[in-house]
Amino acid sequence: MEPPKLDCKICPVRYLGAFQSLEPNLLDLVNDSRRTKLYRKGQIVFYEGDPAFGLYCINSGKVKVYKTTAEGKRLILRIANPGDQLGYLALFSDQPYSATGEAIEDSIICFVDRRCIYPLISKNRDSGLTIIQNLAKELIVAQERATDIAHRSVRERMAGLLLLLKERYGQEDEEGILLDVTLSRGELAELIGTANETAVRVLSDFRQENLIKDKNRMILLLSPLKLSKVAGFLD
Amino acid sequence: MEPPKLDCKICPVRYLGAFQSLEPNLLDLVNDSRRTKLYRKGQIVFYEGDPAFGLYCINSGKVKVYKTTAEGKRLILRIANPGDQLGYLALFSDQPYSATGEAIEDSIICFVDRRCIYPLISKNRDSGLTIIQNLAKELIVAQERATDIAHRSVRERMAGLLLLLKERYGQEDEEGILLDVTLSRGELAELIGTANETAVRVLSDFRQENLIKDKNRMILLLSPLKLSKVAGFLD
DNA sequence: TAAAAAAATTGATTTTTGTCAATCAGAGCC
DNA sequence: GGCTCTGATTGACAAAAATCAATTTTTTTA
Repeated sequence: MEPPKLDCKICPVRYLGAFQSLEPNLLDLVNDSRRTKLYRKGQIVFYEGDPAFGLYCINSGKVKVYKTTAEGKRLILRIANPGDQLGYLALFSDQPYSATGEAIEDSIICFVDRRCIYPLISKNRDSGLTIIQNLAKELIVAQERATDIAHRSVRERMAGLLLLLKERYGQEDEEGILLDVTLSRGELAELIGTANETAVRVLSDFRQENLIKDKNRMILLLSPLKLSKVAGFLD
Repeated sequence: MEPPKLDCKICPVRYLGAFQSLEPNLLDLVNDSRRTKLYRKGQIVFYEGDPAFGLYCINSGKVKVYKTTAEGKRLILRIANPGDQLGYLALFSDQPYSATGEAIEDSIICFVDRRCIYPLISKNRDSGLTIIQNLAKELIVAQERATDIAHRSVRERMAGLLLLLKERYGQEDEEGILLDVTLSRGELAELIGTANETAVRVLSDFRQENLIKDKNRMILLLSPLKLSKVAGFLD
């Protein structure tokens, strides 16, 4: 299938990401060297270890970014949404991709060559400071996450994950709050760094305790408050 | 005890850190607003959750930076050495300190007010790019660490830690490579995110397998190669 | 629609790690 | 030198999580 024709200048997701404050002429530069591609669910956008030639920008769909151990176990580092960029750590650090990007839905993704990105960073004082601020925040989150994985139980982490997903994907529903993402049990497991079966068991527990409920292929939170307690956020 | 008089311009550790490329007049600015203090081993430099008023720069000594969970368990995020800065994530992200800094040796540490730091970042294009690159690298390391903690055994992580310490503190010795740092067992445990006793047990195993040996209060690596295998770096 | 494939679930078991308690060893102090 | 205190060590046990296997459910494909 042919990917649709896109134009950065009128791209609705642009205002969500790093390109929002670009001057028109710089934006043209990005737009001209851009390649758009449709990735089917399950397709790999970039592989951990591969050299990085540019930046990806998600127009529609979702991409999971994960690291893989020697034994094939994964930790999902983030779920990237429309407007999000992918691969910037590799560009900034001048190293190969440190993780793999894989579409978890059919996704339309633009690729921008690195040679086109560098000028944007250095020409724009604001963007430099914004990038620093964003990286610092990401780093704080990553360190928090390492601490959680080291010292909190799977049960706590799963409760925390559901509440985190609520922030981004939560939608009011007559019975509670619906998480409007379809993630497999395996993906939920990989988001908290545990085994598939362990994640399933914890979710079964939550279901039995009336904390959650399945709805379509999604999870409905019946009591975010109780989940907060399980996660150890309250007391 | 009175801290010694220091001067950034002739500070030997300056060339190790972020201030190395500052123009003289900017350096004067830093120097003038600087406060130097001696921290005894065990003293806290800054607390997780406290508002951040500036940047710390280590002149001598060592500081461990760690996060603490609700139950009091810790994960040491890094060991900062002379020339290293502390507290920059809080400044960059404009948030309170996300971790605690504690001297693990008697340390002389300078404090520079935040108002004095901001101009340095924005006035200096190079420093901005360098900061971005360093943050990106730190982030990659942090994500790798989370993955390790999630999916590798304590034994593997401890072997990996010893090899990591070797990079920074390793010294040739007739019997092998001496790690020239004194870290308690508890600190080694907190560096890999496990319990004190578990760390002790793994180290006892390593000792029995002739992989390491105690020397003074330090660890001597008898066979880094075998340790690499244990860590899963080779096969 | 039926068959095949993939994902989810559950049970049984093993492995790993954490916790609690007791003892031991070394460093600093009087 | 003996004493005290902290940190290290070890043992016994409990808890958490991973693994392996089997079954069920759901989704995709032919």
